[in-house]
Amino acid sequence: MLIIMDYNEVMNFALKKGFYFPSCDIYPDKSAGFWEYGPLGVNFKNNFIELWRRELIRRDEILEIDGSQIMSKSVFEASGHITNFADPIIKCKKCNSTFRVDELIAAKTKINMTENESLQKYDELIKENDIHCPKCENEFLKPSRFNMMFCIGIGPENETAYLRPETCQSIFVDFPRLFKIMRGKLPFGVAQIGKSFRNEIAPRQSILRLREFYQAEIEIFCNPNKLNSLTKSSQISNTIIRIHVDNTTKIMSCKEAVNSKTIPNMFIAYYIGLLTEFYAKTGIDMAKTRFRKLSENEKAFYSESSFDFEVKTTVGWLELVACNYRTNYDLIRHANISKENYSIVDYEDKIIPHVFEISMGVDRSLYSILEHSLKNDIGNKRILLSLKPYLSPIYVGVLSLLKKDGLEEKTNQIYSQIKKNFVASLDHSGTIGRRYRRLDEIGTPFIITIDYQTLKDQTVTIRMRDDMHQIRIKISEVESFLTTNAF
RNA sequence: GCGAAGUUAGUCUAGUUGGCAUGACGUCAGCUUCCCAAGCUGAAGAUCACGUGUUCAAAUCACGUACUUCGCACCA
Repeated sequence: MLIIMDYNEVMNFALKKGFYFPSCDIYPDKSAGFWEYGPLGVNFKNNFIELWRRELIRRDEILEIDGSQIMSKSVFEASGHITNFADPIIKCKKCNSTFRVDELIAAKTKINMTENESLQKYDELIKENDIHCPKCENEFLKPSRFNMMFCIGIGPENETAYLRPETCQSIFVDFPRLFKIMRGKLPFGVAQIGKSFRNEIAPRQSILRLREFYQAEIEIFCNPNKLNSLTKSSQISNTIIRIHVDNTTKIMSCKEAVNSKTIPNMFIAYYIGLLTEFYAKTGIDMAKTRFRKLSENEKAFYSESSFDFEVKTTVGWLELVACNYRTNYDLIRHANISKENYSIVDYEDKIIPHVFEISMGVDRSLYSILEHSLKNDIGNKRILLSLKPYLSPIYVGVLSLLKKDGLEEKTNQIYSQIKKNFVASLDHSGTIGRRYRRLDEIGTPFIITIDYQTLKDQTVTIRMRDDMHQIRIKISEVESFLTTNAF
């Protein structure tokens, strides 16, 4: 009987095994929202990224770049982050409580406020309407803006620059160059995986809400006039997707989703189909997932159509991927501010391409996979992490049945044969059952055991993690077994 | 940032009229064991989150700081 485990148990598991843990932990001035991946976590993350490359990047012939994490102020003037990525806030003089000014005014006066008014305007409205701190009824300080970007100073003059709050901006900035040198044709996909930084007011829940986090973003540049004539869309037209609209989750094929206008066009449906196939391969329970169509007021201001890929976990629905049809907002902004030419010719059309974005939160994805894979296997008295073999941090265990009569030496020999091609773990200590359990807990799918028969006929047993069954194969066949069973 | 609760070895935990810390699991070594967390022996591991104060004496009392968890706003 397999029992699922909740957030706290997954968290304890991750800490205990060193998948991830708080950064700067031994110092009292450490800040929340910074976490590190330990040895197992790094392997797991790398395997996840490799799957992303395999199933999205290479499959869809997308180009990958690796941009700067520090970007100049102009980039974020163009992108709108300097004005839009900042919340207008106001602080109470006495109790120091912080509120969103626009929301406070809207609540007290019924005036419909936006977050983009001038600070002066907010200040006037606070004074005119005699608004006081809702908590202690005292006066407010002047309104200010809290920008969620980390601002840094470059060089001796401390020139203002920012840690990127999303990885996609370098893709937009680089687009004209990339399109030319890579002999681009629309649709043209560029991807990037790396760190992004946001100065969250209150980071919470370990790697689910970080100030420094991994994003894997794909930006597809396309011709807006050809959104229903994507030739490769036949690859996914029958893929079953789960779309959440008007508070219900509808299960249908990509083709049906477009025909019923649930998804606006085949172009978006194609990528939602690809993403569905990708996440199915991560081992996430797809019955607990949905693409939620965002309503008008939930969408980012630049997005014409947005779907969030969400996964149900023990802490509720988690947003793993934001899919946004960003139109040509970003490219036009960068074109206008930089004076760079962003228009391209797509057959007879001279256009500034539109952008469809698949913005994936890597850390959250890793957590969701862990939570959906970690089970308490009561009957077998073990913790079982049933990761897909290609995601497992340790791919194969190499164990001696006993440590005597030459078994240890034989085991070491087999281990050194395979350790360069596979992430392997060698262990002689304690009883065999304990060693099996330890590897089950970190998701190792295969375990080679060297026993007395090995010495006689050059065979070993391979134990399968999930059902604990063993097969016996020749030592000479071990490598091909491990290779063919990866996927 | 605000409010509430919490912080004792890698993990969980005992300690509640103030007297330098209990147990378990895990880890390591050895013995045993021809396949699934057994057993035996031994070892390492805690200036009780950090700082200041009260006291002859602080894990224990007071104050402050940090972090964690839960609620509010923001969000991949």
